[in-house]
Amino acid sequence: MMSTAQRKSPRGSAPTLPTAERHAEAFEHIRSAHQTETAEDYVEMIADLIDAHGEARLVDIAGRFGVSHPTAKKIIDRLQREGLVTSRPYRSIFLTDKGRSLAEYCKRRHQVVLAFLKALGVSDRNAEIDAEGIEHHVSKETLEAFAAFVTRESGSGQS
Amino acid sequence: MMSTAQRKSPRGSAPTLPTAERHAEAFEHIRSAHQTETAEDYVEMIADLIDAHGEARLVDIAGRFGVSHPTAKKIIDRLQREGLVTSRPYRSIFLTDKGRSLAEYCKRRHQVVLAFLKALGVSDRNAEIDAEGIEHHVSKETLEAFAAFVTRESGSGQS
DNA sequence: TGTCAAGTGTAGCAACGGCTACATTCATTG
DNA sequence: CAATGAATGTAGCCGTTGCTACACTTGACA
Ligand SMILES: [Mn+2]
Ligand SMILES: [Mn+2]
Ligand SMILES: [Mn+2]
Ligand SMILES: [Mn+2]
Repeated sequence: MMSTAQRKSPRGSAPTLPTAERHAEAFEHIRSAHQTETAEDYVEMIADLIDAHGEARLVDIAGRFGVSHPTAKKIIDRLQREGLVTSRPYRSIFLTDKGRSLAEYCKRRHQVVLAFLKALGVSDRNAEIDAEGIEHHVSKETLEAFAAFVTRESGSGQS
Repeated sequence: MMSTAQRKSPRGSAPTLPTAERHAEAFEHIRSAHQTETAEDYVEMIADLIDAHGEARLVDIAGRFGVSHPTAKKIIDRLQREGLVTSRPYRSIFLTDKGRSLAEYCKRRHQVVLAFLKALGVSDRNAEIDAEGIEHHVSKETLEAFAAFVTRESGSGQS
């Protein structure tokens, strides 16, 4: 109860505008997105691996992300603590129901963002790279706008 | 020199597809973006503050980001190590030439992304929040596609 | 059936970005 | 000019995500 009130600023520092709160809100979103995006990418990747060859091994997960296996291990351990995956020593990794449904949501979102960038005219290569980052910073409203654009373009589009 | 070659997989683990490298490349981009995005947001914010009231004080920077002042301090120290800002004890923070030019680039990029989301029909509030995250994950090609879309829409647009 | 390399586990290090608690400096103002 | 509170500095904690080095399991196959 002093953040919105104008500080008297005995020092030179300018009064804290409401600007500050508006900005701070956006950065809170960013920080929260960063906390969840690793989990999102991992469950999506695990689902892909299970889809592709029936199981998700630690070494393959690490390989896909381009990190060392201890790094992947620590993240898998955290996902297990959070109830997204199960894993037993020296066995492959499985998704819980919660993990699977998160993976499905992320996969759809990923595909919308990717299709959107391609529909905008971005090359496949850059679209793939950018989608991997953008997907985690897209609100429901923006995602719907992306989806609508894809539909519109491919509906009235070329060919 | 064994990553692209098909592993013989003495265990059950499936062969490492070229898929792995394609994906790993995208995630390398993400990790590198994460390393630079804090610096980008901070120099942009410092430039804004100097623009708005002539100087950038630590307390105002922390307030805009919604973090504690020791957190902001550590980041400012890192930016100084990296040659993006200068700061002396109990004084306000200044940008180096390098910092200023990074700030200008980031500001332009931020504005393009924001204008793009608004042009797509996203509400101001969500556009501001999403732009703050998306800006760091946009390739040159995608940024140009965004800019072209804004021009196109506002050229043939409503009003 | 044993061997042995691949896969997995674990220990320990670092940087980053959060925080709280407390010490210090500085400038307004009484 | 002294007091006082705001601003800044510092110490130390945490969790996350990187890494290397080394130990242990496992399963394919000789
Ligand atoms: Mn991603
Ligand atoms: Mn993804
Ligand atoms: Mn940003
Ligand atoms: Mn920005």
